Amino acid sequence: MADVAARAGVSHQTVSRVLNDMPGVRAATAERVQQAIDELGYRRNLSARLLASTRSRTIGVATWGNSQFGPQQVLLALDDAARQSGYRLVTTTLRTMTEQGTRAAVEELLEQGVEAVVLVIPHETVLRFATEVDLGLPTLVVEGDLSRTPLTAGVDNVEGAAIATRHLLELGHTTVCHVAGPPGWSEARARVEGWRMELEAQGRPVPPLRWGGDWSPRSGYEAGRSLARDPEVTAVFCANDQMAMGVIAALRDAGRTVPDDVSVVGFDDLPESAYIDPPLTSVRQDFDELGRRAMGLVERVLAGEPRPSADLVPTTLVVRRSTAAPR
Amino acid sequence: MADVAARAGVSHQTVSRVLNDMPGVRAATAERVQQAIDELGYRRNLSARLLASTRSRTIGVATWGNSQFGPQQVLLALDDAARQSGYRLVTTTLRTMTEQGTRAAVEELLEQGVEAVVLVIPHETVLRFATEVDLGLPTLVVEGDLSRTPLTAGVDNVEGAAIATRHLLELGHTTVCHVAGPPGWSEARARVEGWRMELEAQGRPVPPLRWGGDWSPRSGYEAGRSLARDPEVTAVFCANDQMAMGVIAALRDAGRTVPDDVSVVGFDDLPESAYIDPPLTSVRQDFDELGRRAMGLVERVLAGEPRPSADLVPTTLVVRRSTAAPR
DNA sequence: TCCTGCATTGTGAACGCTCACATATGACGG
DNA sequence: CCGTCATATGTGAGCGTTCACAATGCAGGA
Repeated sequence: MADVAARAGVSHQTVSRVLNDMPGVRAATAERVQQAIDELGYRRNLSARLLASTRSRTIGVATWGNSQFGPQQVLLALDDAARQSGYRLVTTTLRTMTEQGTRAAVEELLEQGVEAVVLVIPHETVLRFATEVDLGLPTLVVEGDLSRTPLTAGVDNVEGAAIATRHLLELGHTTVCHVAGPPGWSEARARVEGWRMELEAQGRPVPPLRWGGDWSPRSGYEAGRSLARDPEVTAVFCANDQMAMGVIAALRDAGRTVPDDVSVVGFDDLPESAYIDPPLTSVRQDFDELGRRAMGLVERVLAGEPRPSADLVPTTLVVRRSTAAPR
Repeated sequence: MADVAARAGVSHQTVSRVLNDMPGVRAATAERVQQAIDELGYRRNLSARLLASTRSRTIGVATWGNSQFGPQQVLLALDDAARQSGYRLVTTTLRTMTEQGTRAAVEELLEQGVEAVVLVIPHETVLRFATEVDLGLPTLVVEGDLSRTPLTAGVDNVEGAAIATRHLLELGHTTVCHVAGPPGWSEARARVEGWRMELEAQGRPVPPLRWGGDWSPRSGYEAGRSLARDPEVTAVFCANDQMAMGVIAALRDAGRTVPDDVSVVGFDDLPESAYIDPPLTSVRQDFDELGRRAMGLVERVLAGEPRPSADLVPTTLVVRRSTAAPR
C-alpha cells in the first residue's frame, strides 16, 4: 500500500480511502491512485484489514461433512445471502459428530474473527453444545430446536411431514409407516413428530417406528426389506429421498410394486427424484429462502435486536406417481 | 496474548512458543501459560498470525457452485488432504461461469493470502484464465487439461469412458451412443474422447454426438427422448449418472426397457445409482485419491519442484443390471 | 484583507502476532 | 571460582491495514 501511495504521490490513508471508496477524495486523485494500483498489481491484505478493524463482516459456518443434499443447499443459499449483505462466509467441516469435534470446528471459526457462528448441523450433540457453551457471539443453528437454541432458522419439518402423511391418508390408506432418519438429528425427530401428529389427529393407528435409517439409500433398502414382509403396509413416508429410493428398491426386489401395492413419499425432492421409477412424490424445501432467513436473523441480532425470531420456512408437497390409492 | 503473558508471569514470546509448541520451554512454564490461557479463555487471532508470518499455510479453492456430486467430493477430499498436511483451505464459489467471475473469485482468494490456488472448475473459461493469467503462485486445475495447465490433477476420464464403452461392446452391441456433458467442460470432452477412441479402436461406427446435456437429469431425459425414437440404438453411455437416470426415464416412458432393449451406463456412481430400476452400471471415481494427489502436487510445487506431475487417478467400472447383451 | 468553514489530504498510533536477536540462568569442567 | 556452553526466556521491530485526529488548501463573506 505504501508503494501505491508513493507512486500516486499521496498518503497511505488516501489509498485506503480509494480502496474502500470513502467520500472525500477528489476524482482526479482517486483515478491516479487506481492507476497506481493497477500498474503495481497491488492487492489488499485481508489479514491486515481484519486486524486493524473491529468488524470482520465475516460469518463462520460449520457443516456436517458428508455432502448431503440439504446442508449443501443451505450452505450455498447462505453464501448468496451473506454476499448480498456484504458479509463473507468462512466454513469448516465437521467430520466426527462429537462434542470435541464441534468444539474444534467452532474454535477454528472463532480464530478467524467471525462475528457470528452458524451451525448447519442439526444434531443433538451440536445442539447441546450450542446450548451449554456461550461463545460470546451470536450463534445460530439451522434446523435446530427453537426450545433449546433461541436463535434458530429452519424449515417446517413437522408441517412437511404432516402434509406428506395427510396426502397418503387422503388417498385412502388406513395408516402410514415411517422410515425415520437417524436418532439425534432434529430434522429426523421433527419429521417423526409431524407424521405421528397427523396420524393421531386423524385417529389412525401409529405403526411402530423404523429407526436405524442414516439418510443413505442403503439404509432405506434395509428398512424397505422389513417393510416388504408386512402385507399390511400400504403407505410409507420416508425422512428423505435417498432412503425412499432404497425403500422402493427393496419393495421391488420383494415383488411389491409402487404405488399399486405400496405408496412411498420422500423428503427433499432431489433433482433425480422426478426421474426414477416411479417418479417420487416428495416434500420440497425452499433452501434459498432458508438461507435468506438465516442470514436475516444473523444480521438482526448483530444489529442489536436481542432475540429475533423468524417463522419456519414452509414446505410444499410435490405429488408424482409413487403414491396412489390402495388397491 | 499480553494478558496471558502477564497472568503467567512470562513474556508474550513465551506464550507464543507455547501456542505453537516450539521447543525450549520448560514444562512447568508451559503448564503455567496453558493455565492462564484456559482461565482467560484466550484465543489466538488468525489475522494477526498471518500478517506477522510469511507463510499462511492456506490453500485457496474455487469451485463451481451448484453442488454437483463430483466437485463436492473433490472439495471434501481436498480438505482432508490439506488438514493432513497442516494446511487450511479457504473456498469460494463461482456463480457465473465467466472470465470476470473467475477473476473475482481468484482475487478473493489472493486477498486472503493463500499460498496456492486450486481451481475445481474444469471449464474452458477457467482453463483459459489459468493459462493466460500468471497469478504469481502455484495454480492447480483439478480435472483440467494437462496440455494447457501444467499443474493438473485428475481422474482418467478418457480411460473411464473407454472402459464403459468397451463393456457395452463386449456385451455384443454393435456400437454405443453417447450422451455428453455440456461443451466447454473438460471432463465432458475427455469422456467423449474416450468413447470415440474406443469405438474407433474397435472399428465401430461412431454415432452422432448428442451434445446439449448439462449434467442434469432433465437434460438426460431430453436426450433420451430422441434416443428412444431410434430403434437402432441399443447401448448408451452417459457422461454422468444423473443424465443416465434421465435417459432411462425417457426410454421407459417411450416403452423401451432397460437393459432388454437398451443398455445404459453412467459415470460417477452416485450413492442412489445402485437403487434405481434397473440398478445403474457406472464408472466410479476415487475422489479421495484425487484429493490426495492434488494436495500432493501443491505441496511439491510449494517445496520448490518446478513442474511436478502426477498420474491420472484410475477409474473402476461398477457393473450392475442396466447393461446386458442386445436382444 | 482576513477570517471562517468545508473539502481534501496527511500523520502516527494501534491492531495481535512472529521474527531475529539479546539476555539471563544453570550445569559443568578446569 | 571462573569461563563456557546450552537451555530458557525476554526485547523490540515490523507485518499492512484502519482509526482518530491534525493539517492543508481554497472559496466565499465580512
